[in-house]
Amino acid sequence: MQATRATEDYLKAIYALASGGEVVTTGALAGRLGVSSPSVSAMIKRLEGEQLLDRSPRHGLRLTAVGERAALRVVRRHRLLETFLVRVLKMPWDQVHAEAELLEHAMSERLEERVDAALGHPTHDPHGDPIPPRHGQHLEEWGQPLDGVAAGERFRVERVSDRDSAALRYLGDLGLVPGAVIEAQEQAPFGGPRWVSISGQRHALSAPLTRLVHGRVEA
Amino acid sequence: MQATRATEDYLKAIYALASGGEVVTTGALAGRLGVSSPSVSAMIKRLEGEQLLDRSPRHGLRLTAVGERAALRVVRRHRLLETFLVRVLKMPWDQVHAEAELLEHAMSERLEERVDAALGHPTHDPHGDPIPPRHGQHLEEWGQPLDGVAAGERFRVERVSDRDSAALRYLGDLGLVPGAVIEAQEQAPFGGPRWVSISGQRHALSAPLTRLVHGRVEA
DNA sequence: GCACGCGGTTAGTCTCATCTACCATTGCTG
DNA sequence: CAGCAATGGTAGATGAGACTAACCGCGTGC
Repeated sequence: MQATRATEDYLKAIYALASGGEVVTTGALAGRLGVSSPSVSAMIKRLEGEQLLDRSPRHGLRLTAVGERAALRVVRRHRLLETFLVRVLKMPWDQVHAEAELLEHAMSERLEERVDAALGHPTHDPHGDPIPPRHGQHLEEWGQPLDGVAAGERFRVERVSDRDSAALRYLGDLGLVPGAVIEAQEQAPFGGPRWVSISGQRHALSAPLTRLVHGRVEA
Repeated sequence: MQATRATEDYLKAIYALASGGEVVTTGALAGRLGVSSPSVSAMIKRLEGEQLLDRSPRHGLRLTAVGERAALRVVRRHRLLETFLVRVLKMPWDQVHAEAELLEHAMSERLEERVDAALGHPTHDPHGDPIPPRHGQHLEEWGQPLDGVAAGERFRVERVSDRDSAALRYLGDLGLVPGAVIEAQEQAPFGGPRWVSISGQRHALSAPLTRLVHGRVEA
């Protein structure tokens, strides 16, 4: 395979959609990647030809074992880079996603190893996303979304989606970061805000925001 | 201008040839970039159209002021990256050139700033190449090549060309690194080796090797 | 039961960056 | 001064990756 930037982006997007439990369709990919659906059609054909992807009648598109390995390689680099940019270069956590999107395609295996070693082989990136190991199994565990948690529960934040930089910055300022333990409070009716308490401070979160935060209810 | 990877590589190569004192010709560019001369012809036309390059009857190709700024931006990133990879990630100095070639095209301005700051605004990369400042004048000073130094002179190494990784590794092992002060010794006749003394050890260097080392004769 | 809408594909084109094959200048050389 | 090598440019093709416009196929609403 020619691991070009475009193919890497497609594989990563397919992996992300599939691991999010969504059915991977042409349209969903086009939306996520910001390209037209004919472009996606053409690329799908190429990836199928290279045995990275196959199409099952009712489940839509699925990565082959080889395709998934290729996708995980990119995901690994992306998350290592995010971790590195935050920990070593002190970049704000809402900026590193965009940087990593660029750098992940220009990272040699050697550099990947160096970065991994310099960070002490981290298992999670700054947003709580698990970093796939170089060899072996990887599990993309999302936990429970905050918007479904009952009022009164203590909730431990594990992952915060990094796709919306502005939201991420806001959540970071509130202290809604992986590891934080918050208290879920009442849900205002008719699409109103969700109230939460973060280290004693009450905050109101819109529905889209709460859907970015995943974790688990504490005992 | 669309600063694509290819245009950046061409601008960098043109700058490198010109600052090395060579006349920049289609063929020289083709050789350096490893592409055919028609490809160079086509790219030259594009760069001329974008006012990055012009052609003077007897001096060959020359960068315009805008073109030179663009080239220096890439050179700056390249050398910052090399410095970073050596100082922070402890990569061997003979490997960082190849890595930086890839990464320099994927580096945002923000990241460039961070890296520059993290390194304390370095002025030279690990091979002794001066790092162009973000604003202001830049001088590409090469000093004197080692192969022209008279026997008996003390010679301070300032730059070692990073284009040949294997040679670089060898020179590094010998201690021929920027800052080293060596003693030039006799030149064996008929293309034989050049003898030098590095911290008391005598070594024989082939002519191609000596041409990679630049510096100045000490008082 | 038929039209309509929607998702996906086919067809055709564009740009970028490369190639091979061929042609034109120029200038050195016998 | 004729001729040939070098050097560069033109023409045409290719492959990646994208686009728009037009064309299915199929399920749903009326």
